[in-house]
Amino acid sequence: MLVNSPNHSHSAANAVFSTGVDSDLENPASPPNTDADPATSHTSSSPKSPHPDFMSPSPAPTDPPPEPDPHGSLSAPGFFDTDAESTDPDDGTVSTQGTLFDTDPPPWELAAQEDIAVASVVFSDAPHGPYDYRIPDAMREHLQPGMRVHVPLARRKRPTVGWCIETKQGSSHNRSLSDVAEILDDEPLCDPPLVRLVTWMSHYYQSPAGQVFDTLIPSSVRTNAGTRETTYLSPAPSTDDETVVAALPAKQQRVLRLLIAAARPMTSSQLQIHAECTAAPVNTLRKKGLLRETVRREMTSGSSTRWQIDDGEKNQTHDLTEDQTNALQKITAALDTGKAATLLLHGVTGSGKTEVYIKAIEHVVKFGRAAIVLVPEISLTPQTRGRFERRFPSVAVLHSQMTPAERHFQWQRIRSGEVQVVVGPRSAVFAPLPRLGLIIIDEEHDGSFKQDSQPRYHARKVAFARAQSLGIPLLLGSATPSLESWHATRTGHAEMISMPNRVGNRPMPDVQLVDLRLKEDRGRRGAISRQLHLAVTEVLNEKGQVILLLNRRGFATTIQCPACGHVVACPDCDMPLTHHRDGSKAVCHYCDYTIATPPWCPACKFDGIRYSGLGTQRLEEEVKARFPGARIARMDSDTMRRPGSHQKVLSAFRSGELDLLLGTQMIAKGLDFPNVLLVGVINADGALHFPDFRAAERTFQLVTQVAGRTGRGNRGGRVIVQTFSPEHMAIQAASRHDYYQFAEAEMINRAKFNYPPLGSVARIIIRGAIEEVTEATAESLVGRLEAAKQSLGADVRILGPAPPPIVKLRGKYRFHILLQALDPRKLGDTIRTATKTFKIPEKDDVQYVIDIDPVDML
DNA sequence: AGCACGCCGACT
DNA sequence: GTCGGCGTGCTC
Repeated sequence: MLVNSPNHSHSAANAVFSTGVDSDLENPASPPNTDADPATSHTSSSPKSPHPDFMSPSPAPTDPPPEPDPHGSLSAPGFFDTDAESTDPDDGTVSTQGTLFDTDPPPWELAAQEDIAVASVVFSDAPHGPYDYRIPDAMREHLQPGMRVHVPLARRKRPTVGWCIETKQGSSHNRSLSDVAEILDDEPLCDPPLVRLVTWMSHYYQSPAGQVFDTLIPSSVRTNAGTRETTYLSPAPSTDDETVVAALPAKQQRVLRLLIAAARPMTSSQLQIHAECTAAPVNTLRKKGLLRETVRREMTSGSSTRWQIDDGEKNQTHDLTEDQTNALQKITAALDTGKAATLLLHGVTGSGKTEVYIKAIEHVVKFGRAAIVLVPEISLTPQTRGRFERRFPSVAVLHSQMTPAERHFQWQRIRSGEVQVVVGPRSAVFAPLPRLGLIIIDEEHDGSFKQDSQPRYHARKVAFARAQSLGIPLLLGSATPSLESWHATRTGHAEMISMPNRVGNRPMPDVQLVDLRLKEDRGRRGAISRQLHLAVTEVLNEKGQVILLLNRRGFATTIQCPACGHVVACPDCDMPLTHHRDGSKAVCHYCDYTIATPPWCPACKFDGIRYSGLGTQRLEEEVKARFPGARIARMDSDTMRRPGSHQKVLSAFRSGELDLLLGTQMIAKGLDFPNVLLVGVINADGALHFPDFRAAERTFQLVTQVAGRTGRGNRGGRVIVQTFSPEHMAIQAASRHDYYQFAEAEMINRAKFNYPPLGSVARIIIRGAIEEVTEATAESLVGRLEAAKQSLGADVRILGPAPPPIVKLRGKYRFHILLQALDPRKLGDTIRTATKTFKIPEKDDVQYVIDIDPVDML
């Protein structure tokens, strides 16, 4: 069991903005970690370079300030040159400076080769490398990190595509290196800071660097989507000689003279049109060598990305509120220092954060720099994008419905430096802006910033890395900041900026809690209490609109007493136990603690304890039955499958064609409808007693965010929250719109078990077709982890294997292992060591994935 | 991922 | 005595 030992509490100050600078300095023996490639898909980058935690934030105020890094290195000061680079026995022993590029030297001289150019190359598919290749002389000037190359690999017949991550002088391999066969890119697809970001991500997320490259660079860019090679013709130098031209047949002469007169390169077809001829004379001229051919790659569909700007809002520059002015002043101050900084803009719903973002970007643009704005996936609405497009002449909006050609086009625009603002979801954090000056993350607490496929990165953390490396500010905005960000402000790693008031000083909506434990309405057995029913009826009569929030669907059925609200929880993890399918057991999804299902409530002895929440399927029917006249729409991931349906329902709601909107979390975010007079939360407990240490945080966010959907017009608004746990601190705090109360209280809970942000968590998911084999594999991996922990002397808590909330997915049985540590690097090292040589026989058909800083425990 | 090497059963 | 099973290991 992990204990919060005093000498670690400091180094653990910040888990998400992972630190560990100090603890690593305390422990110089911490191995440089020459990670090779385990058979599974987990590699890290270079076996030669240790990976100190590049992401170390500026130390806490008590620490000396970091050296500003003019080169934008991701490295924390003092990390390089310690115990790195000493693994190579040839280093420094022989220094033969002879140049032997022309001929292959005899094998016995290879060890002395110090002066050949070498490229370190990684691959998207296994084996992931990195492997070293000799760079032939002819390529020496050209090849740069961030370019793709063709190299021979293993005994493959065809050359393999790889990414060059580093070019360096001679490696002292004891055998001869293969040559780089070909360079595939004219320009690097990643500039050096982005290559460093790849290296860091690969290490931190334990994902092969080649796969990280594939994530950074859209496939449309890699395949040159929407472009075509066009051959341009211009007169060859020999045509300067008039006699040569005069000697040609008439048609050819006319074509050539026309081309000379035009004084610009033309394609064959252009030339044919101008000269009013067929391809024949042109081709003959080409054959005779009288035309110079230049091949250029051009966009074919390119600039068709003009969108009609919706005139819903005028280009009104509102006067800033006092809150906004203060916030902006702090942000511009940070921008003006020219240093990295993290700012947390905590602004209540409706406080006008977007206007602050825009003003901050204007400041950045004034100095010829550009900004990235990350927004949650679903909130990239035409309204959002319109706001930016109206205020800046050159905006690139990245969204999921873009065609590959468009995506490629936008990427090129961004890289060319013409774009001032990039607005997009998670992946926009990689936008290749050459002069990036600011990164903004709106709704920074949102779960969609975490990618749930490899590499399982969190855009907030990656943004932090990028900002640190470039020495630019990172601005996080939210009405309900993640505890990670909030904690960062408490430990001096981020600056808190508050906007406690709504624009126009509108009051926050009144939140009323309805205690479902009272046997009230028991006879009806409905999901909607009398209070909520009355409120809906009233609002509908007033021609107001209603939003009803359903809780997430029940993957896990927790055990809650309907009489007293008590939830049966694990003594070791504080997680609600989950009622097992076969009905007899209650299980902890973190550590596999199991008890027999209690027949009555352990707290109040009530014997009607039940195992599931309210049926959500029937809710729509119930609502329809209760409010027959109302025009109702339902929004959840089931009804919103088709792209655009989301938008359709929302605009119908906006225009007043709908009275009542029923939905899951997706309706909680970002909607701004002035006529919404009532928001009802059907059952807050579904989120609250979810087996996840972030359940309380999610509930607070959900209730606060959904409450913010009302009271936006002049008619005020109210919120009704139904719950079996009305006294729970998350619900209490949300009902009072008191973020600070929530954060302080929740930190105490997290501290009990060193959950983030006080410590780090990683999760390993093991899935396989046969339950027993899968579990056995998980067990043996735990054994490896325990051994690694021992050998590293790492203070890591290893839990499981346990069944995750989703036990079976796509026909595969699942188990997961949870790891916790105060020092994120100890966690990473333990997993790396354990998995390095961990191989699963192919016949077992078991795979595993590593999830660093998981946000979902499903 | 492929593709080789390597050590044990049914065949010309 | 060989041909071939796929278990194990390597790819710069």
